[in-house]
Amino acid sequence: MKTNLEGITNKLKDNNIRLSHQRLKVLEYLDRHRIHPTVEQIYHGLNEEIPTLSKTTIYNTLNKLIEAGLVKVITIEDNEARYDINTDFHGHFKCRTCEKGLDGFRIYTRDMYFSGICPRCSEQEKCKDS
Amino acid sequence: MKTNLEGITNKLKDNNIRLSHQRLKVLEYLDRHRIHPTVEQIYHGLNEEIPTLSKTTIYNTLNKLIEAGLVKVITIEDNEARYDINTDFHGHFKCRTCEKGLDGFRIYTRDMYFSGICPRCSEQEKCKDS
DNA sequence: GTTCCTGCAAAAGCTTTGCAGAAGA
DNA sequence: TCTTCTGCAAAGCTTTTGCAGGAAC
Repeated sequence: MKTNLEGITNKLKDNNIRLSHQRLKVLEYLDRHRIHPTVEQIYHGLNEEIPTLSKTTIYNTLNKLIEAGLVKVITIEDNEARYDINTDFHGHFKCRTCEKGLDGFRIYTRDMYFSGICPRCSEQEKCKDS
Repeated sequence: MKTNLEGITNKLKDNNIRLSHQRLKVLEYLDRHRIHPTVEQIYHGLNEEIPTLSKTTIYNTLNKLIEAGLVKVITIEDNEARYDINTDFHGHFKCRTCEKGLDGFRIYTRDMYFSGICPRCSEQEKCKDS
């Protein structure tokens, strides 16, 4: 379950993303707080350590990481993006009452989301390649 | 697959939601366009028929319907809510290239979302009942 | 007649953009 | 040195709120 931060910094280099102090701290935060934090949560969580850190930088960093495939964005309900450093296949559970939770749920709604390439675009891609 | 609109209007009555012209048209739109439309899409789709319809009313209507459990909200990516009249369990597929699609996907990301009641809240509920 | 709904205008909240100075390579 | 990053201020979007007139029951 633990992500190798060293591995991540290597991936940054591979993607030509410069390793700044701010970016490392955002990554560390995501690694230590596996609760799909919002930008607001990251901002407040890092505020003590880096009082000058701006939300713009957090947004910039997260968007860079998403682009590189190192972070996933989740925006179920609340029109507020949540960020997840774990890009493996896993489920997301949310309690309707306390808004937290993990196991032993009484399930009311179930949603599955798949993203990929549809047959038509797949076909066009093939034509382009050959 | 076809939802009974008469059944829906009955459900509105059951939930003490008044049946206005605007609400019926929004419901009809959702029933006829099973593509998880955005507020923008509903707005433009109904603009010709009801030029005076405001987005506020669409938001009000959708929130009432969500509250009554007749419509589900989906907000994967794009920070823009999408609305679904089909509240049964079903998957959502999205093509990364053309943004459409259904079957024959090459899957890149998979996400499952469950909402319900966690054990602690479940326990507290039991105590309240007895 | 009472209650709830509509829709305009304005506000609120999340996210992006422009840009000048700073930092990384 | 050259490129990229940071962070402030402002703008852009979606969504919500306040409220007066109107419609539903």
